[in-house]
Amino acid sequence: MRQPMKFSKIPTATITRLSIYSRYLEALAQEGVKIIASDKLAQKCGINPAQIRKDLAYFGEFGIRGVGYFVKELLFEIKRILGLNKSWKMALIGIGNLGSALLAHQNFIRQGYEFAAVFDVDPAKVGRRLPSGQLIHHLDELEQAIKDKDVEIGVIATPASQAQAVAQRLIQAGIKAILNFAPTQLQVPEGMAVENVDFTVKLDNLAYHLTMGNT
Amino acid sequence: MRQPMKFSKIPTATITRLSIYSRYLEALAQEGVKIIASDKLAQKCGINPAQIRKDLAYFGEFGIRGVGYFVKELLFEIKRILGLNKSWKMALIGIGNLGSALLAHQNFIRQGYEFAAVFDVDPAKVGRRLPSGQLIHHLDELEQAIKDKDVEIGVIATPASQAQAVAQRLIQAGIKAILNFAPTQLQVPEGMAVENVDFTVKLDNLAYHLTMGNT
DNA sequence: TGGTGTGAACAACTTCACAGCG
DNA sequence: CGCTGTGAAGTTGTTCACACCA
Repeated sequence: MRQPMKFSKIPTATITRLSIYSRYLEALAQEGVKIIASDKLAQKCGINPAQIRKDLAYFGEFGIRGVGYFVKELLFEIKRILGLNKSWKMALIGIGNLGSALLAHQNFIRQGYEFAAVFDVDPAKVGRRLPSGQLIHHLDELEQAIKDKDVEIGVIATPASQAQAVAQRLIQAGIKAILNFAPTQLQVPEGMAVENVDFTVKLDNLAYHLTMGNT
Repeated sequence: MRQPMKFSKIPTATITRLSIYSRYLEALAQEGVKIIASDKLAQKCGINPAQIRKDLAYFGEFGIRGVGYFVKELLFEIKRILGLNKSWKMALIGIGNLGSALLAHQNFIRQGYEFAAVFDVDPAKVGRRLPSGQLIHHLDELEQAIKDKDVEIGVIATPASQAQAVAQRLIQAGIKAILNFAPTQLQVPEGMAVENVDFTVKLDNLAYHLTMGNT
C-alpha cells in the first residue's frame, strides 16, 4: 500500500506540458531570471498554476514554499525527466519538401536531437550529400544503418501510401519510437511510441471552429 | 449562472476524430466500398467502436441499424459538419524552409484549403514569384491583402521570436483562426481558434517514453 | 439477426482550496 | 506571509451494455 508506486500513471498531457515549461524556463534562464513562481509560469504558458504544481509533483518536490522554483534547477530536472540529458539519434525517411525542411531546421530543433541517417528511394537523391552533410542512403540500407548508428527514433516524412511499410521496417529494425508526419494512423505493436504531426487534422479543427462560430 | 448554453459542448477530440474518419472514408469510397460498420472503421482508425457512434451521435443519426453506414453519405455529412463543403483561404507568413515545404505540399493539402496570400520580410524574397504561382508580399501588406482576398485562416511559419507579433497583426486584421508552426504558446483573445503544430514537443514525448521504457 | 444509438457506469484529467512549510 | 504540495471536488471524455429497430 505504502508502495512508492514504481510507475504511477503519468498523463501524456503532463509530459507535453513539461516540454512547454522547459521551453519557457530556457527563455527565463537566458534572461537571467533566477526564481519563478507557478502563477507566473502558468501565465506565460496559458495554463492553470495548480496544474503546473501537480505536473511537477508527479516527479518530486522541486519548489520552495513561499518562494517558488529556482529556474535553472527546475529546468535541469525537467530535462532529466524528459530524457533530454542525453542526445537522441534519429533516422529521417523521405527527403521531399518536408524532409528537407526538417533537415534545414536541424539547428532549430533543440539540442539533443540529431539526424544520424537519412533515406529516400528516389535514384536522383540517393548517393547525394545534403547541405547539412549527411549522405542520402537508399531505403534498402535502413536496417543496417539503424544498427550501425544506434538510431533510436524514426521520423517518417514519406507520402502516406508508404508510411505503414516504412514503419514496419523501422519496427523490424528495432526502433521503439516514431515521429510520423504522414497523414495516416500507423498500425504498430503494443509498447511502440508513435507521435503524429498532422496538420491537415489541425486545419479541419480550425474549419470546424470557423463554421460553428463559437469558442 | 444558469445560462442554457445553446450549443451542447462537443469535445475537441471528437472533431479531430471526425477528421480522421473522413480520411478513411475517402479511401473506402475510392476503393468502391459502399457500406461500413463502426467496428470495421474503428479498427482502421485504432479507436473504440462506441466512440465512433457517440461522436456521430452528437450531430445526428447517420447509420442504419443492423447494417452500418453508407460510406459516401457519411463522408458527405462529416465534411459538412467540419465545414469542408466550402473552400478556405489561408495566408502564409514566413517563407523559410517550412513555409516553402507547406506551399509545395499544397496539392497534398486536401481540397478545400488554399494559400491565397503569402508574406515574408526578407527583401531577397519579397516581390518574387513562387513556383506555385503566388507573389511574395511584404508583411506590411498583410492587413490589406487579408481584406482584399477574404483570407480566413492565418498560417504562421515564422521564427518563434516573431510569431506573437504576427499573430497580433492577424487578429487585428480580423482573422479568427490561426495554424501556428512556431514553437510558442500564442496569447490570443477569447474566441480565437489556435492550433499548434509543434514537433519539438512531440519529440520530447518520444524521448520520455524511450527513457521510461514503458507504454 | 446484427449493428446502431444511448443512458449509465467508469475512467481520466483539471481545478479548487487549504494545510504545511520555508 | 506567501507559495508549494496535495486530498478532495468537479469536470470532461471514454467505454460498457443493451434496448431498439432496419
